[in-house]
Amino acid sequence: MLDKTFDPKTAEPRLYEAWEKSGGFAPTDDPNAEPFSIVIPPPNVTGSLHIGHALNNTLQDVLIRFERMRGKAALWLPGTDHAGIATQMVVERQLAQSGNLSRRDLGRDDFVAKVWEWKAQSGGTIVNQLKRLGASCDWSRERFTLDEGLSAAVRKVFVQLHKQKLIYRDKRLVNWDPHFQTAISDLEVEAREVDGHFWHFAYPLEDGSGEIVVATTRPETMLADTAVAVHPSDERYKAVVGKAVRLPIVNRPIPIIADEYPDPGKGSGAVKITPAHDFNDFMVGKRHNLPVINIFDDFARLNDNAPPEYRGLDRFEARRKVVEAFEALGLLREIEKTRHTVPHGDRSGVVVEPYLTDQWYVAAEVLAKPAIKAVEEGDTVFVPKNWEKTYFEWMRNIQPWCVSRQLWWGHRIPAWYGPDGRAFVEETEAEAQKKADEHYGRPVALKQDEDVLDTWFSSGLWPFSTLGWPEKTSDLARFYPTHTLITGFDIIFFWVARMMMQGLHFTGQVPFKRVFINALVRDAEGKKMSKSKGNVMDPLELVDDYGADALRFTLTAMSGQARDIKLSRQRIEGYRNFGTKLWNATRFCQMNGCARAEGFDPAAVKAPLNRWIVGETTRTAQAVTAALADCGFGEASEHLYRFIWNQFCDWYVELAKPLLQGDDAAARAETQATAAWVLDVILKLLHPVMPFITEELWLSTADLGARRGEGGYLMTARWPDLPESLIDAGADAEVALIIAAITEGRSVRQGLNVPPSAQPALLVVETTAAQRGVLEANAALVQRLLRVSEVRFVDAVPAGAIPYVVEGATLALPVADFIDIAAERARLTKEVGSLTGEIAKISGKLNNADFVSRAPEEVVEENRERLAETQAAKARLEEALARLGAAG
RNA sequence: GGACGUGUAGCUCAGCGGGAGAGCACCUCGUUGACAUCGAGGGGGUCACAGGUUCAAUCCCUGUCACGUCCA
Repeated sequence: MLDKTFDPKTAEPRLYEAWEKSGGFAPTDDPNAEPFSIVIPPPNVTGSLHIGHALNNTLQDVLIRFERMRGKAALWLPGTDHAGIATQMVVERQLAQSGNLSRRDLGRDDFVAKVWEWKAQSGGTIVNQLKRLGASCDWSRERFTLDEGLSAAVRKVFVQLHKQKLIYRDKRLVNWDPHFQTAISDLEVEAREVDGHFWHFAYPLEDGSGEIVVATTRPETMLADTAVAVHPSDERYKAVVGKAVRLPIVNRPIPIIADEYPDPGKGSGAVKITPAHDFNDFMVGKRHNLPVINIFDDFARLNDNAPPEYRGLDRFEARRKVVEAFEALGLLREIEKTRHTVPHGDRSGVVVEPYLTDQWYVAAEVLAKPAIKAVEEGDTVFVPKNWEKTYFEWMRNIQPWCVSRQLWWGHRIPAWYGPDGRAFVEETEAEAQKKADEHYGRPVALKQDEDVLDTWFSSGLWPFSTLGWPEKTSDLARFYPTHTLITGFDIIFFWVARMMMQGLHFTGQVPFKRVFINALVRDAEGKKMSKSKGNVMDPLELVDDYGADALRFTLTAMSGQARDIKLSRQRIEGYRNFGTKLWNATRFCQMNGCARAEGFDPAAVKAPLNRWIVGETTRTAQAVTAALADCGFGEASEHLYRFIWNQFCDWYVELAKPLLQGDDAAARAETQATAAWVLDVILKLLHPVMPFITEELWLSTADLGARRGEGGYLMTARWPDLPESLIDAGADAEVALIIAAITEGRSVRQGLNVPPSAQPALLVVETTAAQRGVLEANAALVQRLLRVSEVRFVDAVPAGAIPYVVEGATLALPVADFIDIAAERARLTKEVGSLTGEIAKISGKLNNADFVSRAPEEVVEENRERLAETQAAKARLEEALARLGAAG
């Protein structure tokens, strides 16, 4: 006998271990099985599971469990990402906290060793957390982006792209993060709106004939100005173009140039030009061959190109000092408050500097072309489809991708430099040495590039590098392209786009056929959850409190397409209760001898109730299957919830009680067998979403009755495939009548405050012959559930009885003795009022000649029927009201 | 400034060209052995606003307002 409730705390670890031991997470060896593969979006190796991971991985697990049960060779390939900047940051912070040497003091090799130590220590955390969620990944295939195999793939890709001239070294302005002292890509820059100022500075003309006023939000950069620009059409400045101003503080003449860039309508119309420290100014400088003066070092402190008294100052100190100097010189014309966007490093949170450096770039604009085409032609589809627009938008405007990072944790760039700085890009140092020696005609010393690659460079290879590429492995042949990628829209650019580009370039095939973009879990204000905002919900705490199944069901149910999820504990609790409900329904069946019958055929059951539930089970199985096949996660859970709770528990179990506890042995046996069969189907259908509780129930009912065709675990049982022919419209109608008679009768009783203990008769007044038969046959049932003394067939509604209509049949409850006549009169009057309104509405339609002539025949007919029914119901209520008047 | 999305019951959301839905919350009643992590019943909404298309609009179109996200 089952306990009263499911205990996730003890059952979940036990079941997970059993699954893992069974080998069921690995794809079947059956060569005829259709492959279905998913690669996990690799979480940061040193990270821990947050609610977004919980959602993303729940959906992947739902899908993989579903397809596994459908008999496919289902592979969910797990792994982790080395997450360069994020991990290096964590370890550096740890070093600082424990009073160790800093990264630089430690040196590269020792520091990297420390990171590996940290990885060994905490790298298993997130994997174990995924297990607690129930994730059925094939752990035997687990990969890490810094694995030897994946690193080899990275080197191969880099070298090949270089040989194809799709990777090149270039000196240009990059986004420089002064906190980490590394370049970052455009995507890693976050524009934040902040309060700032416009400082209006006067630059005196060299010839003493006046001044030009320029405004800037970054006064310190004026030390590196090399021109002042005005628009060529700007009449105010026509005369001074070609002249020079004397740059204050620095005391250097710089030219006044004409360029399209300045907006004459903004401020004075004149703009200071600092090519080394502004992206727009850099372009202007290029057009006019202006000198590029860099005044910062890697930490964004002023270097020796600045006047002596500024050297070594932080950029913000320098800013204050420059403003003070202008004030002292009498050249500060105005300070204007402003709100403007300032680029910040997404990891460091500090203001990013445009900074002139040598970096490696990928010609993304070339790789993007096939990636755009593949989505245009439907080789890869986005679900929901709207996200294609986001993808296209970015891909069509893609910029060269800066892939070098001045970090230590990551894939070191496979480039070696000769004595004259010439780069030899090869997969191994030996190969580079060989090429270098050949080139120089003598043995030379090479020095490897100090930089590592952007983390996304290696994760862009994930769908094929994890399957063994560049080796031609059987996994690669079988599981690539992968089928579905499930991820968040926040990394469409970072990751999805890069996988598309690199996958197509190196394998000639799309990396996945379908991309499902899951919602973002947000807080109440619609903000992303983040640690710094302190608005996170810890999924593991939720698992502790409600069990993994409850959290999974909640996330699945709420994952409507293209939506934000606002998570609440109440909701999770509700789905925990749902699990308990199923648990107890199973317990009830167990207590009532429900057991699988040998050779049970759902098509052969006789009792209408059983035929009905077999049909409903079929409908549900079909709906859930269709939904899951289409990533309709919310829809699938909705069908499951309604069927299990509102049909199976609320009605089937209740209606089956007389059969299960009655004297008709044949009917009892059939009902026991049917219930057992339905439960088995329910467990299967619900398993992908709630794997633990369903598996526990599956195992604990394994010995009830005939053995299941499929032995072992529910996880690897066969998904139900039920034919339409199991649906019996006649049985549906019968059960619908019984349910309606009871529901409406209850409504009448309670609406009139008839005490629960009162047991009037149920009078059946007017029915079809078939309905009469149904009510006769199920009299005992109706007595029990409606709490009436008997079901009696009469010719007319007697005085003092309250009639009600279901499915066109008139029933009545003689409850005058129990009720408040005035309250009943009020109730009936209100009801008549609402019916009158409805009648007016419908007849309005039907009296409209256009409606009758133009609307489809069925719609018109439907309205006619509704009108007739509503009028009949109203007539009956008015009759009852009249009788009430007579009685009162 | 551009793109995308959202405005439906107190809250969270589903629905979608022809009778306004669910869960939670709320109110009333109820422990007949599956379940109080429960059961029964009930109240509650000019489906953001304004136009348009249509026999018919919460649903389609246009505009307005509000909010959100992303990209400049």
